[in-house]
Amino acid sequence: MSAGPGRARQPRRAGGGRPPSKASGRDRDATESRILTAVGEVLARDGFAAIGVNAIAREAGVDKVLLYRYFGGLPELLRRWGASGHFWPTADELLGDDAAAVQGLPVEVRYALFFDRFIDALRARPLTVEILAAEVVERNELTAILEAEREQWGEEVEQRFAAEALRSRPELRGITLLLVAGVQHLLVRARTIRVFGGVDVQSDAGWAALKTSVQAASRLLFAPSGPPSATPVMPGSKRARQRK
Amino acid sequence: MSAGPGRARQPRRAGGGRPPSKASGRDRDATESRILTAVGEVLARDGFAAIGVNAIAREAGVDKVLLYRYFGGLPELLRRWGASGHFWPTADELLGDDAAAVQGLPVEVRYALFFDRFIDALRARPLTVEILAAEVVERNELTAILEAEREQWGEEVEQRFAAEALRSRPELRGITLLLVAGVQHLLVRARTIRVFGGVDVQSDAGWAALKTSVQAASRLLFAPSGPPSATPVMPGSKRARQRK
DNA sequence: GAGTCAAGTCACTGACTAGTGACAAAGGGA
DNA sequence: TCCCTTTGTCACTAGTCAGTGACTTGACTC
Repeated sequence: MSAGPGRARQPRRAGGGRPPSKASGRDRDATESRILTAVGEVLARDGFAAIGVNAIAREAGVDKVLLYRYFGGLPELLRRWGASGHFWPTADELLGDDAAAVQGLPVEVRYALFFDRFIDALRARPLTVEILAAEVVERNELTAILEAEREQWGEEVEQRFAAEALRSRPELRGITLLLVAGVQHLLVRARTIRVFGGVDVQSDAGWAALKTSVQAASRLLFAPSGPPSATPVMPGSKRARQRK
Repeated sequence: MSAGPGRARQPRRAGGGRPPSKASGRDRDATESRILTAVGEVLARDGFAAIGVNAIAREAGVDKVLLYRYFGGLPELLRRWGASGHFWPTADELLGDDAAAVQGLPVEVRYALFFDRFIDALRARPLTVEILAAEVVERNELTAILEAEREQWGEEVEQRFAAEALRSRPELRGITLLLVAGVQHLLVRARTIRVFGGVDVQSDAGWAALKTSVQAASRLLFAPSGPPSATPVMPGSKRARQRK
């Protein structure tokens, strides 16, 4: 399906002279963006299983043949859609406005803070959660893209939040991974169930309890075994680029 | 779909007089069990998305009309199938033969031991993992049954493994939940991806690393804040059993 | 042997899917 | 004005799905 019909992108209204204008139909750019928008809407409303050429075309109010003409097919369309949105919170977003202050926090506080903001960020992105769920059942161009993006994201976040935390306690890498995976799992499950292990994963209160637990654990995990005070952490190490 | 055709179960070869015998086809019991078996086979081979009347009937080498006659339809068939197998490791299985010895272990050892055996038990049940994955995308009679079963299982296991662990550190309930969810997530993801956060989730080595990390964390979480020594490792006898 | 009922087979409907070929209309360039 | 490209519409093929009606065949009972 490499050089399918309609894939070769036409000159597209040369230059920037004419305004796209025209609401009288007959506007490729507008149609394309309607199609791209429809992808997200179908996905959010009906889930990944419902994603198909017909459903998207119907949602966009467009003939499906245009979908083939402009995108060559569903895979390419999904790829374009996936590349257009930011589905993962950036490290900067997680750090917040006070990035410098965060860097100066004690390890155990910063570690817990990461999970705190990670949870909030994902809870605010239902579409991302939907995609996480979709990745569970099938692997396609879209999910492959997002997986790569996420692995990269993981490395960056680890650098910014937990670099020396994991350097001081490398044996806790696995736990961190399990916790991140656990958050994702609970988010995904929360789409269909309310209670997981006795915790209401659909309510703010349930998640607040989980966050509190993470804070407590973080304190225990990173507390110095010696004197229970003074947790000297040296921010801004250079070994940032080390992992891959 | 309550009283569909074929649902009313016929007298079924009254009493126990005649042996079912007959390999010449024409044996309802045999056909039913072939259909039930086929459910698991299709599920294991092609995943939940492929589960359908046609696929199951094809796999069983049976006309699909029998599926309607004997089970009334797909939902009821899945329900019957789900009720027929044990998809979750029992608490006894996790405790192993030496249940009494496990009960006598220090909290932090027993806590890690639970995850150790939990991981092994689920890794040995690909069908269960497949169902876990299916639950992510859809909720039906089958998944509802298994969810209820699992919640109950969770309570029992908590009693047997971590009752006083969580009593001594109730704030760690959330962490435990997240870890359990994390294990499930990684298992489910391992069906399609190889690496999650830098760990090879398809290899024994990757899981061994995760287990080690859980052990280390368990020691930190449950260690008495006083003397940092006296951290007994798992008894040697257990070690043999633990890796598959 | 006749009657009866269940087991199993066949053929079909209707709805949905992905994908394609042919056509009508808008609009710009010559 | 004519032509040609592009946008959009329509109708169709081919395949899969769930579900059903009507049939044949086997086996047991009377």
